[in-house]
Amino acid sequence: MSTNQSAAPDVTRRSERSRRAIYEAALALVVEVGYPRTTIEGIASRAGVGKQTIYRWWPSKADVLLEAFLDMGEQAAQAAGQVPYTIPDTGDLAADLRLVLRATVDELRDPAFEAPSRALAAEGVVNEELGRRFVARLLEPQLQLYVDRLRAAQDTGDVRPEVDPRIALELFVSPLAQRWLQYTGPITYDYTDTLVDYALNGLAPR
Amino acid sequence: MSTNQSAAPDVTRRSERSRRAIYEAALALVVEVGYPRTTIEGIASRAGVGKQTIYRWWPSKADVLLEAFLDMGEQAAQAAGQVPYTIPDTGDLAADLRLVLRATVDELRDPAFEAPSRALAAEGVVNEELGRRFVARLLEPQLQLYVDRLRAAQDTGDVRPEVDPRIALELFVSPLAQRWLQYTGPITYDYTDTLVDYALNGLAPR
Amino acid sequence: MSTNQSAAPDVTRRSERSRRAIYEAALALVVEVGYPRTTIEGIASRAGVGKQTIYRWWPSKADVLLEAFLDMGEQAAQAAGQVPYTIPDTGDLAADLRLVLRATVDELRDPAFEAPSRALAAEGVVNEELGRRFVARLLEPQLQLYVDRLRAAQDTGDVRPEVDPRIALELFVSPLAQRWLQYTGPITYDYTDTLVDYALNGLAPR
Amino acid sequence: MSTNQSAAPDVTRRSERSRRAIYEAALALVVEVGYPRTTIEGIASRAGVGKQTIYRWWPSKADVLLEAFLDMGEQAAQAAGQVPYTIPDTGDLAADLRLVLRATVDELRDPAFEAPSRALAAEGVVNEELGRRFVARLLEPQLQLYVDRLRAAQDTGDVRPEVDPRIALELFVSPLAQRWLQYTGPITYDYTDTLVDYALNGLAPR
DNA sequence: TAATAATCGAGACGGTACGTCCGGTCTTTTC
DNA sequence: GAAAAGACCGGACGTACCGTCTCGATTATTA
Repeated sequence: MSTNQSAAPDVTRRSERSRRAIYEAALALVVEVGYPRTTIEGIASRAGVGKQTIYRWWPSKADVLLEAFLDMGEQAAQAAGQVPYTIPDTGDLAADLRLVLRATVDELRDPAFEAPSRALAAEGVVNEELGRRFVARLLEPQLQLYVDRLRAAQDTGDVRPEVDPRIALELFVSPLAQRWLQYTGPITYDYTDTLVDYALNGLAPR
Repeated sequence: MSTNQSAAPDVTRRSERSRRAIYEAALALVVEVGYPRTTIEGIASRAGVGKQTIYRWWPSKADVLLEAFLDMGEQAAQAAGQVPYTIPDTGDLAADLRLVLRATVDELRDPAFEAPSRALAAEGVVNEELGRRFVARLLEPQLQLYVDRLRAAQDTGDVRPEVDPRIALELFVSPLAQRWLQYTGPITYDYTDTLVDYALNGLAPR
Repeated sequence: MSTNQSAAPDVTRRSERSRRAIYEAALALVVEVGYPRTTIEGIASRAGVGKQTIYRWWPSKADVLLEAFLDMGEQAAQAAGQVPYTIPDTGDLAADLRLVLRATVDELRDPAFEAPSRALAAEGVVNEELGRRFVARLLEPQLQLYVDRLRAAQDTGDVRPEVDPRIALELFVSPLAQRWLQYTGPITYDYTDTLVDYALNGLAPR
Repeated sequence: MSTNQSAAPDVTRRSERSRRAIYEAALALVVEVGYPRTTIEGIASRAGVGKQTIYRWWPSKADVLLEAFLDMGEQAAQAAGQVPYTIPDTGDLAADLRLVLRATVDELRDPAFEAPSRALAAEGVVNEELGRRFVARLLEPQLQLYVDRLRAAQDTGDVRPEVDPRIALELFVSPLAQRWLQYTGPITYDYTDTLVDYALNGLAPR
């Protein structure tokens, strides 16, 4: 008699038009009014979509935003011609790291990026399950690039072989992350250059 | 967002009993049901207090919690006899840092501490004003202790004199912070010991 | 005072079940705890209904009660087989009027009728808009019956032809109304019989 | 230790200044914002008086207004030189009644009189205790004047001796009262003149 | 090509919490 | 000891969203 709400919906019939509209509405609202004032009803109304269409496909506001944000990244990547993303290896480790970190600094200042990623990070701090998903889908792939570059540096002898690259990368990345997340200090090229300087010394052979 | 503070209330007439009850209720609820399900109404009801008594003195749930958390810290400090808090200086910088970071690891695992500070951190990520207040009142005083200890280390020649201690401390502290905030990795004594090892190498004279 | 009626709700989708439950709850509460202590929240809770469902369809507590009361009248009328309501015409005007007024006396003493109609009358005294609606929907139809009967009496020569029946009826009805509304005197069959006696003399041909 | 709130306050120490200010504030507010939006806090604030000063001397908003209204009447009476109030007796009963009723029509239209007396009447409809007090203090004295005049008319043979004046007066007064209270019809000199005409016929000897 | 079935836009529904207002009590200080 | 001031607990106000639930109207297979 009644529709079984718990039965998984039929993905093949899903409206692509609605999905895109929801992504756009979610991202736009987070930028415009902030995450806490972004509501499911607001997203639905702005996307010209029924509320149920959101609840059918996502369990929460945060999940909508996470997918919207990932999609935005993929769109941007495709638009950019999308060389398989890596940290350059010019042979000069310090220079390579400085470059990547400077690029990250730029990204952290782009409002279209900042608003949703801050929202997701905040949600993740208090919601472990989502936090882990956020890390796995967004952060970890980025960090893996550092692991790769540092391993290459170990091969060339620029970094001590017994160093764990997964921990070592945090010396560069985490300070920047904390400054950004918690407003513990200004975020500048100078700052990230200094981080590379200090940290690399600790990793280099003695 | 904030209550109409028409004609600021008379602080001298404030009920100390209510203030304490509100702090306790807020902290208990955050631990028991989590921050998002902690409501002003819930705090008021648990504290046996009218809602207006909360709105009279605090502009938001986050502000209540911030003060409650600060108060908890002060209470704990007083109870502990309250040595003026510093990082020990045994002459062995690495050992001293390892000790403090291990203590921080312990603290991060105490639920009575973890729940409210996570909640405040999360709120701060998305609410810059509160974030800065959180840092100024809670984080920065802690970080200053590292600055002091590192400066002492510069005096004894254990750290290069041109190093900026405010940045250097982030090599130890931020990786731990990020792992905690974002679940990017396990938090253990081994891990913090390793951080001290890697980072100190970068700061030591060559 | 009234809810933001932005985009009037869709009447075809209205829940009949909720509407009935709200009527019953409103009437019951007015009888049980009195009008001033009858609250929208109380009605909603007793009816097992969200507050918004009340605010969506009625602008105020008084409007809920007015409709509930009208509905009660219609229900009662249907149950009673619903002879088209008129004042009897036995040829004896005095007897007919005495009968109707005695019936009104009975009605005014029925608590299920008294509580809500008193509440509505009181509200109407102080709120002209509602007062006029109360009169138009409830009182005026009753008064019209008197007009009809008095006109018939004019045809048979029992009442002077130049008398305005709309005013004449007030000689019978208003004294009773005022005694009821303002507790200015006891309400008995004797009293209404006396009214008919005094007033009819004034209307009869000299 | 604590002040006994239930002990009757010492009337000799009562502040006349506050009493007057409360009367004026209550009447002004009822005229300006209406009875339902007139609050004890509003009266206190406007009168420059503490809330407790009101609660000490009056049990409710309606009681404040009742006394304020009675006081207003007394003030007006004193100002008007105030011969002991009666209905004139020129020998022409109909003329005398027309005159008084026309004066009442004027009074009912004066906003300074209408707002508070409507408020009190409304409250009295739903609150029997106050209603009876309202009648005893305000209405009944007025009605007694009609009783007196009608008795005089019985002495001169203008009214049948077996007529009960307390009921007879309602033929003139109640229709006007109901029109005013319930907006059941326009209130004009013509109307009251007609009432006198119709009703007097019923009371006159046959 | 028509029947069938699921998604869709829309929005009413039972709820919960919001932030405000006011009722009536209590406490402090002033007169 | 009354009065001005106003904090306090309580509770209702009217609003905003939550997540669920119908309701036609598409829309896309399946018969």
